[in-house]
Amino acid sequence: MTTTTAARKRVQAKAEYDAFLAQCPSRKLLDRIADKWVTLVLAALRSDGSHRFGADCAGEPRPMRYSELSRLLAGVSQKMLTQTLRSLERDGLITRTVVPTVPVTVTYELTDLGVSLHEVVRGLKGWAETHMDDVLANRATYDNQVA
Amino acid sequence: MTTTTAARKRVQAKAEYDAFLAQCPSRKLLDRIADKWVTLVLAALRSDGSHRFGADCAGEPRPMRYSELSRLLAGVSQKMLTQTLRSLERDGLITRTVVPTVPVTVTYELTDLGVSLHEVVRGLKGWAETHMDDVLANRATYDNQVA
DNA sequence: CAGTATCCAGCTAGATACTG
DNA sequence: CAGTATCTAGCTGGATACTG
Repeated sequence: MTTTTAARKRVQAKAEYDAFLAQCPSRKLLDRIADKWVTLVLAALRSDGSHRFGADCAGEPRPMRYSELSRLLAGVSQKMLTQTLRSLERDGLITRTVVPTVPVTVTYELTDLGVSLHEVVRGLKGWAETHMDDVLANRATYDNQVA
Repeated sequence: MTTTTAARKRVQAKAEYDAFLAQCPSRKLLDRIADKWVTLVLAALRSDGSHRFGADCAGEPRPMRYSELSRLLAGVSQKMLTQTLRSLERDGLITRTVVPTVPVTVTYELTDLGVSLHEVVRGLKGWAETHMDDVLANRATYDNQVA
């Protein structure tokens, strides 16, 4: 029964790793994926690139070029973008495809694993945008009470 | 119609803030919440404190003492824990309650806003634990191809 | 117990310059 | 176009010591 096996495997994985433990590798992985640039890159690769609002979380993962990403993630440095992309590629979350045109064309695209992570991190970007006003209000209140 | 108003307000908030933009405050907020310690603190305050596997994401938010959090988030320094708790308190995600016993007792508890963020970040911790093996395998493959 | 205060090593991330 | 390489300011976070 594949279903039972898959379910058991998932439970075992859950039991094997625990990010509450300092030495657990999943703690480090959590640190990697809980990152602003990771979140934005994944969101970008799922957007339609038009940068219309609500354009993220579109149906299909869309391949994007380095320069497109660079433009969409406003203000990101080349270093951070490259670093983030390499890290995501190494972890198997995105693929990097080089087309030998002149000049060379490089596209990045989400893998299935990358899509699965995007499902969870897209909530982060959305939450920040949706609750920005609440948080701002709470900060004002807090800072007033302190001062 | 409160429903329409609330819905419109949410749409406006979405349109108002966009984390893709460098100057947007939601970019900074995203940076704050996309954090390892934030994720673990929120997960802890939703766990039953027993640190049984799968104990996070329990039904009720549970108040926890500083020392309990310190023990559960293995390896966290006092500085980081305090810093994270203050930041979460300021943003209105948790409450801090001081009971004047001797010595003093301090408990932290999720607010409704905190619970709503936990809903999204608990996926991060779970994803890291569930897909750790996949990522490890992908890294091995990648490092082999490079070397 | 639940912090605060201070110091400092080291990493991060931006800026800048250069390249196949 | 899609990077790499280098330098550095400054921030992060750990260690340590002290307190109501």
